[in-house]
Amino acid sequence: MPELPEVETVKNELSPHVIGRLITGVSLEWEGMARPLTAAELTKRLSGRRIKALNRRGKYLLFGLDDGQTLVIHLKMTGSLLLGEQFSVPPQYTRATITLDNGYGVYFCDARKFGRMQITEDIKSIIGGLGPEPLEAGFTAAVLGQLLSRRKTPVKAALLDQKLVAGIGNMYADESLFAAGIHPERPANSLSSKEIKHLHQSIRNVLAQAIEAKGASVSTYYRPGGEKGDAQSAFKVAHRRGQNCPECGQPLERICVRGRGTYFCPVCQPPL
DNA sequence: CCCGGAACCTGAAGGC
DNA sequence: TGCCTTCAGGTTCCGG
Repeated sequence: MPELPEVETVKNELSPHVIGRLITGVSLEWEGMARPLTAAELTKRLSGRRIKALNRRGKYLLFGLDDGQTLVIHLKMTGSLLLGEQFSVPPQYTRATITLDNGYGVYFCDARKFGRMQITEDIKSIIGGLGPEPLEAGFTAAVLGQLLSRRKTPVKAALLDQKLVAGIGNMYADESLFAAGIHPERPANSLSSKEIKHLHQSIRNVLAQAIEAKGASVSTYYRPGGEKGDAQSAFKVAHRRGQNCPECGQPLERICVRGRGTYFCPVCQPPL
């Protein structure tokens, strides 16, 4: 599942191959990829443009183009961007292909068809509502505390809300809460200032370590070169169904929070 | 504003 | 072996 560390890795590893390159062709193998635009409209607006910059905001990839437009890509659950020789056979589940003037193609592969490509002149209309970047200096424990204090929803549901903090998904929410010793169903506004500080530090540590490991390949996530990431090998609770807590040995539990599978240790993360 | 549930999608995994 | 059901989750939309 691409979350902040995975999208950051894609950005880092794609950048040297796409920045400064001319888009020589665009094809959509699945029409819905461009929604709400049509494939024809998206293709027309992308063709002949030069890529000036590649940035990440939350889980969005932002390709800055030479005419002021931005190509926005969201990988959602099962999407990946693979870099390959332009005339090779497209990888399985290729839904869109962008060809470049250096002989490479960027293949947007996505089994589930949740991923989207959009083009806009008004980037704020897409990312304007996102909360702070958790690894930037502005994301302090005080800011996190302020954001959580207004919510009584389970703290895990709050962490998954992109308007609160941008980039955290199901895996890293579970890992951060475990590292901080906080039960995922604790009301967000019930955390003590000590717990908020611990959670703040845990979020930053968990995300930074996952970026070091080039993201987590738990299902269909691949890096642009086709390699897997290794962040999942450091997971202590996420996706570890039926296993024991690596800290205390207690069997991990799985519950549903806001419709999301949630793993935690009932001993290390006691309920209120 | 806040909250929770459904919808979008289809491959993978498990049951019989 | 194969059919059928269930599960997975990022985001948006909708109703309360």
